[in-house]
Formats: sequence, structure tokens, C-alpha cells
Amino acid sequence: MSDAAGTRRGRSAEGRAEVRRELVAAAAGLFADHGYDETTVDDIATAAGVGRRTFFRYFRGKEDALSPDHELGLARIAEVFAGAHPTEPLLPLVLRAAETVFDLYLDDVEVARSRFRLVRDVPALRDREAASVHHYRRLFTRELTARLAGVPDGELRAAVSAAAIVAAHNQALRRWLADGGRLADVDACRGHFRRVAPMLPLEPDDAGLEDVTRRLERAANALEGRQDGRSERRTG
Amino acid sequence: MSDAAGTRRGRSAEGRAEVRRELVAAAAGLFADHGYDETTVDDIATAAGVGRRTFFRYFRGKEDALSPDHELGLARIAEVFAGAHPTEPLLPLVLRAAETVFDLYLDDVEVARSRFRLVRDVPALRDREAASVHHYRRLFTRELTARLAGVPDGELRAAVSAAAIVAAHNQALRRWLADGGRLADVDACRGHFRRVAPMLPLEPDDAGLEDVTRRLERAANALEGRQDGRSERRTG
DNA sequence: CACCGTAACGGCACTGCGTGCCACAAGCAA
DNA sequence: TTGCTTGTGGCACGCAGTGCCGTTACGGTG
Repeated sequence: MSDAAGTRRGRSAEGRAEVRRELVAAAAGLFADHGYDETTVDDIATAAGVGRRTFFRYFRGKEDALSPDHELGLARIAEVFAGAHPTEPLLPLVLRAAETVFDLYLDDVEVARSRFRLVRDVPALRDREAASVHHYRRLFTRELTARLAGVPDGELRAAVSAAAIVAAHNQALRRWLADGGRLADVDACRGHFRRVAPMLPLEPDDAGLEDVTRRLERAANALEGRQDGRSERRTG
Repeated sequence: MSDAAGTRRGRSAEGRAEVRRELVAAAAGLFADHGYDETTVDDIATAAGVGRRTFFRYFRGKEDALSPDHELGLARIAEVFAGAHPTEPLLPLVLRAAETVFDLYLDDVEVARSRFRLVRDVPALRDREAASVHHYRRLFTRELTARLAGVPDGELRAAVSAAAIVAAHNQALRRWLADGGRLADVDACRGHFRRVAPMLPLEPDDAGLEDVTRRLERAANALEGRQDGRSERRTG
């Protein structure tokens, strides 16, 4: 065991990523096999071939080893917002930012499904997931608040829109993972998600409340329009 | 100290409630004075005049001692939903349920403000609060999903509406607590909260999507109507 | 009054998480 | 070689939370 550690000691960049992957894989395997609470950090570290102390140099705690992409998702969303024009309409911008997170789950579907089951069943992980979702919501709220400055009830509208966006996103993701998580359903999931977006109280500029009326009417029309057709929307 | 414990040993119902209050008060005081992380469970138990083991017989953990009203709030909301007619329109019902939680904070404003500052500053408590909010959201989602059965996109609409309701409620509460938390502002806070409600995608029955159009138009009109008047709404 | 069942409490010990500290090994530069 | 940096492992510590058991007060029963 000091053998494997010795051969890895040198590489600073590649070695760290490799150790991290091994720790994530070990944690996922042990969690799936013996459960979350029954798996100790010592078990994960030993399975990955490193010391217990090293584990905490890669993850803040045992829970972080399960979903290590959380901060990456936050960074990507922030990137989308940072790369957008200040006058860009908010609705497509928010959609683009939210859909960015979908790609993180598409990287390895099997791991995502395994994580989903685990988070659904273990209370401690449910709370952790809730905190994670809270961070996404906070980020959206911050960005929307900054872009809704000057608009009446801007903060309130930003908070509501952010919560609705994140909830719709999670609902779509949850349904996709619970129903099997086949890749063919990703489009349906995304459509499922986009469906709610037009009914959000978002303002592209400091236009005023008259534009909300038009936007809400458009959203209502969109809802009315796809009352029967479900998978036909990709052709329109 | 074995003196006070001895006199309390007898009363089973009154004694438990008293010990619980003492523990909550001790925890609040120690958290405010020395910080959350610097306060151990031993400190709280000692300050309350009980043993450390007893603390864990009253609270699941250190974090629960800060906001012991959480489950009570959930119970009250569930009570509102349970006492409503199945055909009752959802919008006023949801409003009534959400506003029930306001009363919990009005019982002792000073404690609420102290808790607010603490939760805002300590990361561990922020996550705990996020999990708590998540439970509220889940409860609303469950109730709305049951009442939107049969409606197209019922689950999605329930999830979005629940998230929006809870977000609006928290936004109003947060602003109230951050701005000083004077009792005179409670009405403004409640109006602040009610303002978003009409734009939610809620359905009173299995009416269909045509009614959404009307509802959204009404919401837009309501928004347009109060564009300038802010505190005049109590007279109209 | 004496006896016993129950319930709450306190103390003890234990597991496990997370952290601080220190020694050691490998690579790099002078 | 010597010195510096970086990553690592081990050790010890504080603390959260739990299981277990002895103790103590109360209420009922004879």
C-alpha cells in the first residue's frame, strides 16, 4: 500500500485528479453496497488506497464525496450569467443557465441514478441535497435581483422566479431519474422543464408592469396551445 | 444542582415543558453570547441545569435547539390543508396555510430576530435552515399535487407553485426581520407576500387550461393596478 | 407504612466526524 | 549536496450523538 502511494506522490496535477476519482468511485461503491451510514470515511479512504487524513484534503466531509459536482454546477451557471449581455432578455438567459446543469447529470447516467436513489432514501443526504438546491436558488436569486434593480418588487419577483426555476428544474430531473433515466427521455425532460418557464414573473429590462401583462398573456397562450400535443413540440 | 433536579423530577408533563424552555433559552443565550460553533452541548445542558444526556432526550441535536418550532409549523400547515374542503379554491387556501407560519414568528419577535442573525451568519445553520425550508416546500408540493390530480402537468405546476409560495413567504419574512422586525411592518410584509400569489399557476379544480388564461390575466391586472400605490392598499 | 413498577435523569463508554499538528517522502532549484 | 515546496500518513484531540445501566422520585397497591 505504501507502494501505490509512493508511485503517486510525484504527479501534482494529474495525481490529485486521479486520487479524487478513486475516492469518488470508492465512496459510490461502498455507499451502494453497504449503505451510507454504515460506510465510514476510513472505509472509503482504505478502499481508495489513501489515508483517512487525505480524504479530508479532497472533500470537506463524507457527504461531499457523493456529489462532488455541486460547486462545478454553480460555477457554470455563474459563467452563463457573467457571459450574458446586461440587456439580454431574462427568460432565455435563465433557461440557458438552468439547462447547463442537465449536462452534469448526462456525463454518467448510472452514477446519477445511483446517487438519486441514495439521496432519496437517506435523510441526512436529503438535507444535504436541500442545502445544495438552496445554493442554486440563491445564485439565481442574486443574479435576477441584480438584473431586476429598479423594477417594482424586483427582489420579490427575483426570489419567486428563482425558486420556480430551480423547482421546475429539479422536478424535471427527478422525474427523469425516477422513471428510469434513459437518454431518450432527456428531450422530454427538457421540454417538461421549459414548459413552466413562460409563466414566470420575469422582466427583460426595467420595462414596467405593462409588459408583465403581455408576458403573462403569452405564457397563458403557450399553455393553452400545447394542451394536447406533448411530444410534437420539437417540430414546431 | 441536584437540588433543582430533585424538585423537578416529579412533574411529568409540566416538568418536561419547563426543562425544554430552559434548554431553548440557555441555547439562545449562549449562541448569542459566544457564537454557535463555540457553544457545546455540554455548555447548554449545564446552563439549563441538566445533564448532557438529557439534552439529547429533548432535541435530536444541537441545531434543533435553535428552532424548535419547525415541526409545529409543519403541523399547522397540514392542519389547514386537512380542514379545507376538497373543492376549495387553491389560491386562498395556500395563502391561508402559508400565513399560518407568520404567527409563529410573532410570538416573540426578539427571539426571531436573534435567530435570523444567527442563521444568516453561521454556514451550518444556513444549511439547516435550507433543509427546513425544503420540508415546507415538500409539504406544499404534496398537498398541491394531491389537489391537482388529473390536471395536465399537475405535478410540475404543484412543484413550481409550492416553491414560489415558500420563496415569497421567506422573502417577506426575511425582509421584515432584516429591516428591524417591528410589529407595524407585519401588515406590509403580509401584503408583500400576497402580492406574488396571484401569478401562480394554480388551478382550483380540474377546470382546464382555459382558466389559467383568465387567472393569469387577473394576476397581471392586479399587478398593473398597484403600480404606484404602496401603502394605500389597506383602505381599498 | 412497605413494596414494586414506571418514568425521567445522570453518568459512563463508545463510535465516528472533522481538525490541528508533526514527521516523512518526492520533486525541483541552486 | 542542501534547501524549499508540496502532498501524504499518522497521531491525538474535541465534540456530536447513541447505547447502556444505575439511581432517584413518583404513583399505585397491599
